[in-house]
Amino acid sequence: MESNSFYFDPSASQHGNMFFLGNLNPGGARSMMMINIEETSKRRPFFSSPEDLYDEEYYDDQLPEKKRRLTSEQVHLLEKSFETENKLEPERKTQLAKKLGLQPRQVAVWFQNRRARWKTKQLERDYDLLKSTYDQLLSNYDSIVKDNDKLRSEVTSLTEKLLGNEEEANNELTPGRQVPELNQLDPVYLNPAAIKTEDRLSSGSVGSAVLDEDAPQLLDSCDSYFPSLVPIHSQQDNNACDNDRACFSDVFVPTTSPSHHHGESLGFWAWP
DNA sequence: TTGTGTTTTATTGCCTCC
DNA sequence: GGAGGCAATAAAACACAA
Repeated sequence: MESNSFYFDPSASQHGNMFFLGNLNPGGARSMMMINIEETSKRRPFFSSPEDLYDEEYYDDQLPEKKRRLTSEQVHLLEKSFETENKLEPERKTQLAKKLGLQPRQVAVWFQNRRARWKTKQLERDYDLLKSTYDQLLSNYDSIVKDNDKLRSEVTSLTEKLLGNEEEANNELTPGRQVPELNQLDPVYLNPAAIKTEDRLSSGSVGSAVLDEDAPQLLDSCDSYFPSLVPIHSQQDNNACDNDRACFSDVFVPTTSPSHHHGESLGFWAWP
């Protein structure tokens, strides 16, 4: 905290023409003084020159001023300074204050508030990013569900066709020759979905994995529908499809890959 | 002009670090 | 224990619709 910064408490301190002024001491303790309002009725122009503003005597002589906005030039310089470094070392604070004609305390406060504003904006940006990622994920999920339905109905109709053909073929066979019942020999004809995942995998027929409606092993090729969230924009090498680790590889990549971590990823507070 | 919502400046209290 | 950071908050300044 800066010392010697006057504050004005209008709520509790006005007595006729007298104002109570608080003086913030380094330790935070306040000493009070009274100023005759008529003696100190000189008003500083809204925007003073930096030289005037930095003049200690000027401050000492003045009424406690109302809150005053910084000039656009002052703000511009502060913004530029903030861009280079968002924290303020004492030396830079003093230099800036001198340059801007402000109290060092004002510069410090400005940086403090500016950091708070930046943080709020960053939160908003993170929220937007998270939301758009979620929306994309949702739309991918929807399209996968549609594909799944489509493939399922294709399989059903093809199975029906196959069964019909087999029956036809049976009827055309030499009378007396025994033809095994297909649906007794191979469950795939009766219910293709009934094949266990391990069977499919061992026989190499992974393509029918979508058939097993109730089987959680449907997702065996993925660790999870919701791998740890790292937005795709930070991904350098989008080969997640190839290694079968991300169902929604065009949205997320697994956080297990350290090379995907960037400062702007969700949950990180990276200063500009 | 006035009421109201937003932004900016400043204060306070608490916390951490050295 | 002092310095500095942050969150919460107050209050002045500002913007703007009615």
